[in-house]
Amino acid sequence: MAGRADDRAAAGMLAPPDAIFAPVRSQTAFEETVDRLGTAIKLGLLAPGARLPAERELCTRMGIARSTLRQALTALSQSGHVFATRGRGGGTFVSDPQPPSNPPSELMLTQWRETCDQRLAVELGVAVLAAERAASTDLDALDQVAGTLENLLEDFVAYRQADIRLHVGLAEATRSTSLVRAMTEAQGAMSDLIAYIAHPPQVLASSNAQHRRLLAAVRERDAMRAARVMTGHLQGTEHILAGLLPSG
Amino acid sequence: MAGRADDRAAAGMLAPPDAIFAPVRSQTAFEETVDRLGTAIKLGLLAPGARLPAERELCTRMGIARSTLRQALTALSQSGHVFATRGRGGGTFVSDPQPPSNPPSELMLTQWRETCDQRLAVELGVAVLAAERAASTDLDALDQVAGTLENLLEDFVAYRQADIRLHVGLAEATRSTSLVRAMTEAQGAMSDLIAYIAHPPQVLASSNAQHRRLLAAVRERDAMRAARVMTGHLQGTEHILAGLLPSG
DNA sequence: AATGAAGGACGGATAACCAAACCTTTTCAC
DNA sequence: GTGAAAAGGTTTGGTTATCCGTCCTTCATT
Repeated sequence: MAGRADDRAAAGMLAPPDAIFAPVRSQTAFEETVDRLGTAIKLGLLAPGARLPAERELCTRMGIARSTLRQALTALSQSGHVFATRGRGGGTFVSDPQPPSNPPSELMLTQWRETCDQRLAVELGVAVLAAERAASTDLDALDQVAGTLENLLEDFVAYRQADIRLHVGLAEATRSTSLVRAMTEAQGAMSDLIAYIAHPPQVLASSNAQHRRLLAAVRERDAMRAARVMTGHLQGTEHILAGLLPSG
Repeated sequence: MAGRADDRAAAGMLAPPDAIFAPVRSQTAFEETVDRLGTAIKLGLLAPGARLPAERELCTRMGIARSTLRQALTALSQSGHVFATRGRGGGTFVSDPQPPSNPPSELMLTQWRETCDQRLAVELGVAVLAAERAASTDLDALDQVAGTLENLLEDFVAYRQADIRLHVGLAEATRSTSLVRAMTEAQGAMSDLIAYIAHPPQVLASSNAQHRRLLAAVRERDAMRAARVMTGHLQGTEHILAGLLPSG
């Protein structure tokens, strides 16, 4: 008689994916908040000196209790990412000299490939959808950012921040808030890795050329060309990482 | 004197994305578990009659306490998705006649565009990476699933399940567990929508042709062709939805 | 000097989660 | 048959996250 496995084969089925039973990682509200704000700050999406919304407003916006938000802000304050001033006209501000970023964790180094895969998916989706939907004014702003990038070949920290603005900006042009969030998450996960590899000016120059071609393709609504350029753009980084990190 | 906004403009910066302060939705471990297992069952990744791992093993694998897992299993049992038998040789099994799926929620209907966007990103990433990495044996298995699909033009429920196997199987071929998870999530989010739109056999036939072309492109390691075919494949669904749902 | 807007601090209530032990049912091996 | 083993089912107690509300402190503006 036919066993269960045979039935599956007959129906053209494959074994159930292990991913179903993989660990559930329930981040607490506190952790998620620290992560969200911390990433935004490290990526420069919240610039040094910028003021966060008032606590009483922010906790409603983020759907958490004020005490929980304050735990997160305290953590970010103790790590030197923000500081708070009291009294009227006060608030919580992004610190001006940002604390040095941590070296990539053990876990990052073993799972870097997955991180890149995730990023590839988000960036490809963004490229295609931006080509469908980006408004002309969006692209004007992004062209300006691309222009800024041309002058930053010698300052990698500044370059990287503007680069992030460009990629996140493109995500915003898709008008999909979930893609914006996915993009910031992906960039946040990448940035510890990227910060620790060399980026000589000539690599950045070639990166800039790709940015230009990407924006041109998006402007001409050529989704597939945008996807092709984006793939090449990301593969550059990935090849460098592949040379430096365990093959995982 | 120059204000803060001017400084941002001068640096080629854009306003901070609203997504940073969007609500954090910390799913509890219980909710996430119900979601994970329930989705896998609804998608047919866990076939009717299939046995789940024993509770004591499963809770370790998923990194939760047994009592929490049992809450989830109780919920799934009460909703008719699984049933349990006691004693040695017993266990928790997927019910054979699955309960009817719920109609798409209010929220789904207003945010369906975001759902499609998310899916597009995942599927594009999967298509490109599968073209890079899929093993020949993976593709043989997927070809077989595609073959099964040819015979299911008249039975949409069965068709949809095999379709899901194909897409998830392609994700597995990328060897990226996070993409597999993202794919199952995306398919889960889509399925309530897809179940409620008409799929005449001729639409399914054209879908099959796209599957064949997709697999062929992947086999020839032509990432961009795979991406192009995939985009077209998904746009079919999206256009139908756009005609039926609020423009969101 | 008064007001109002901001951060800061405390205490109790609730629910989620965990850990560990124990009970009950059923099958398999001897 | 009988007992061991493997499964689900139950109970209890403790820890922690989160929420809610209240009050305090600071300080620029009026």
